[in-house]
Amino acid sequence: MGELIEKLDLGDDECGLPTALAAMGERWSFMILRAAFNGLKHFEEMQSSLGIARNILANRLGRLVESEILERQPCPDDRRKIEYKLTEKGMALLPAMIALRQWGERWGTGIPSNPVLCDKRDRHPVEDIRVHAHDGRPLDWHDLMWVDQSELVAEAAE
Amino acid sequence: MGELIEKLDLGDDECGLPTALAAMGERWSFMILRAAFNGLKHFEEMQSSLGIARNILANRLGRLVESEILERQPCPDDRRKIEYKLTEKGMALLPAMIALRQWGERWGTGIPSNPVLCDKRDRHPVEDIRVHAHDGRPLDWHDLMWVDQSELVAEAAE
DNA sequence: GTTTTAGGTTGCAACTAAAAACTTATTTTT
DNA sequence: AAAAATAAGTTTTTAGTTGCAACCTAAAAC
Repeated sequence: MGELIEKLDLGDDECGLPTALAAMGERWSFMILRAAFNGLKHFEEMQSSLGIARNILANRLGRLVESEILERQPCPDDRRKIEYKLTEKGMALLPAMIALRQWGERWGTGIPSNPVLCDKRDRHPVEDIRVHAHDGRPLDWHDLMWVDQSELVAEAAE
Repeated sequence: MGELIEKLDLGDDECGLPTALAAMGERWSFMILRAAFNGLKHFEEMQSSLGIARNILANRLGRLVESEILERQPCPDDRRKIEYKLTEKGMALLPAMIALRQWGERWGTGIPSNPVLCDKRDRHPVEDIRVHAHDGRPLDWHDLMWVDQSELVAEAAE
């Protein structure tokens, strides 16, 4: 039980990334998240589907629950079973997960992922995740720059 | 020298995610990537900026170079120095990184990240990363479904 | 030519991950 | 009702990874 929750200390220099990595930076976390997005809800399902060691899965599920990415609830109909389901916070990780997955698909082995995330309305695959301007134009790295908060505020006042 | 390049074996069940995680699933990889995106190019810069141990940084830089996310080139003007710079493949990780960062910002401590990624044209911050339909409409989790490759092909033929 | 800087490597202690066997509570089967 | 099976963990042991601190080597500065 009393395992230390290791905090990564990535220097919280005004960036959401260290926070995100504290919750999702562990080796299996994204794979477990994917399983959850694919509808897997139970320990044994995930264990056999991912091939992860049982103790590690137990530990990671615990952390994901602690980070409020998953919610743990015992099933009322079968009291041996536990349901792990995505919270709103967990669902909000979908763009990050899909972006990573698409990157792996494009730059890795090139094998198309399965299943494919689609629009319910027309069952068409979703667009590639990219960076968009405030007005919706897609932007490339060359169209982008880093601006300091302070300059931003000044900018807005102009 | 001979450290084993550990392969994660996440079951390549037709998904780009395991591939992405093999390259980026290590503890510090995203922080190093962020440093690179922020213009840090040299070992000592990254080391003091991130506070990462030197051997780990050396190891991670090596792997990022091996994955062709960073490129390693000795500086011609000062032959002690090495420049690490993002490749196209590395730059393609920007949406995933920004998505994670925004998630950490929104669901973590709520502190706005700094610096902010902006459109060069108008210096306005970029949009939040989200999933978009083929026609550009933004989609929520409720608007989405997983469709099997095979069904997709059938669909396209209709 | 001594010192400083850049980019590492090495040795070692502490921690973390993984595989396999075990546990405990609940269902299902006989 | 007893025995077998299932779900979700825990424990044990072994192997591998992380991180600190000190060291090293080549090139540049003074």
